[in-house]
Amino acid sequence: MKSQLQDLLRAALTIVLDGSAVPAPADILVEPAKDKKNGDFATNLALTLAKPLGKPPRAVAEAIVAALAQGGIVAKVEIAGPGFINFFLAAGALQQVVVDILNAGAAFGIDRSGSKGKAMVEFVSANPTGPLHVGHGRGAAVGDCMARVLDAAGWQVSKEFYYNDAGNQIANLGVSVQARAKGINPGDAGWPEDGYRGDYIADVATSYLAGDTVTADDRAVTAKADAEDLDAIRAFAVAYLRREQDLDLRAFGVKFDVYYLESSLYTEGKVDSTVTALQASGHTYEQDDALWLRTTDFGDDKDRVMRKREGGYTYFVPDVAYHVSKWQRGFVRVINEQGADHHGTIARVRAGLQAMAIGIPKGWPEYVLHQMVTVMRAGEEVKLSKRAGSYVTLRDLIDEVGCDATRYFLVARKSDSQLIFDIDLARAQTNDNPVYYIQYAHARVSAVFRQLGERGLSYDQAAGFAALDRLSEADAVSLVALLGRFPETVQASAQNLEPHIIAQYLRDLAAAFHGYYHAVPFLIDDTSLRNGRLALALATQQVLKNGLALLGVSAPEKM
RNA sequence: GCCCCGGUAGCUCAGUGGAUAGAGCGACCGCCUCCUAAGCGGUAGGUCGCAGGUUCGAUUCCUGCUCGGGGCACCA
Repeated sequence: MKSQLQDLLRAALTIVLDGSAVPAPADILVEPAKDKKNGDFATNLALTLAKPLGKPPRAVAEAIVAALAQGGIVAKVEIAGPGFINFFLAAGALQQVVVDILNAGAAFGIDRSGSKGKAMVEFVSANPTGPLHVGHGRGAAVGDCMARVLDAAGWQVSKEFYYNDAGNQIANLGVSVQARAKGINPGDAGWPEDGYRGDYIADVATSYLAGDTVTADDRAVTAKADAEDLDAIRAFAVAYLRREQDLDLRAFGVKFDVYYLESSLYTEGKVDSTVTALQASGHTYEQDDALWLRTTDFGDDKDRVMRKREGGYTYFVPDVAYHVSKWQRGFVRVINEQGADHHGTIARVRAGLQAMAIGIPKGWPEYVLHQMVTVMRAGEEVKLSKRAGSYVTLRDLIDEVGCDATRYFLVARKSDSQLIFDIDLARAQTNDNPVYYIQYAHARVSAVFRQLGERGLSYDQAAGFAALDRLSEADAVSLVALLGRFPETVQASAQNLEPHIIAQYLRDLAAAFHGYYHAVPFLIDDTSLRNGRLALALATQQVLKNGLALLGVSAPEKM
């Protein structure tokens, strides 16, 4: 609809601008009018062209309108205010979207062609040193929705989880579990400094001593049950905690295509080859017995150490090697979803990749950073979890408010803003709760169709399509207009990496449907009108379903 | 000190270079002999943090300030 109007305007512009030196704008802004008085769509085109043309905006608008092709979907054009051009669509023009929706079904607004190329979303990437907390949950929800939205917008998407299975934190995990296995508890003499204190460490130790076998990421690890073998303890603890995280993610409806191990970067020589390439690039130097990368050549605020004085690489080197791998695997678009506390790493990773000089664009990879989550219950901040100690786990939330509500709440806000997660609101099974509100709209359509059957009536889609121009009530028109915006909403969400606008859209769509439901009865004697209204209801249900799928939230038939 | 994010209704948050800034919650007033009231309608509630600048037009873009959060390791 919008693009049809843009085409009309573009055609008109070739006439208006003929003979002038002013180029036609690349993009013509056409927006749905906020107020019905101003028609269905409006453009500010004349206002933007007034200055370059040196004419008053209203005169430009008049020239454009005079050049517009007559007829078609446009019934009336008006010039308003300082020079807005308002379009009033022909009766029934807007309603045609119902036909498109019901013909396309699950494919409406969704482009699964993958024609835009290979994209990767890396998210969660928690180190296996403990249970996932709310922050990881936000990352999981945002990352997973982003992957779904990109997939729906024509990208070929791979979801990846990167984890550190070596390094200091894992060493610390090993000694913490070992201490527990020897009966040493936090606070006791001999408890490792900075050891992980949560109760889950004791669970790992118990399982290790019992000789359990755990399977994680397609690898099975059997405990040696020997409290002296630190290597065995470490390997078991990593597998154990990875499995725990995986169970949580699965309960959250999140699955990954690839688990990438930091250790593999070393064993496969990727770290060494990256270091060699960086040295060859001429951007490295030795100082104070350490090897440095001159990341300041590429906009970082200070140079970074690659190889420490006492040997061994800093974390940043495998990070660069990892991203080289992503590039070499052919991902034209890579999105890293992380907590905002990691923002400092962005400049140096990009700098490292630029230094490689292997054709990686400057802004690659892209980052989506989410701000902190605060969990509230009964007006108080919730800080403690029995299992993990000092933070609220994702599992706590799923158990308490359910997967659907947790996902929705974590994704419904811009990731840029700090989020207050209100457990009481998320638990509420009332209209207070936007999740149920949207799901209820979907279930309501099913209820109408169940009633239709019980009354011995049937639905005739062809008759419904024929009656679409009779759906002229204000509530029907605003509902139909919203339905038509679903495809562009999906595209905008993917383009800007903003899954929250899908959540926002669905809330609006549900509201429009509930309004229509109350304003107009479906099961009426007028067969033609009944079929028309049912077609609209069915189309709404389809779009709700398509949209909820992008959020990973279920679309129940009955509530 | 430097870097990133935010400051919009009592609360939680959307939104936009334009025509009267929105939603939900909370408050108040209505609506079930009628397709699920997990719903609908209405009222009240705003100096869009402050000050400059750019613009025909700024809550939106720019600069400074201010408040809040996060980050500034030869840790990951």
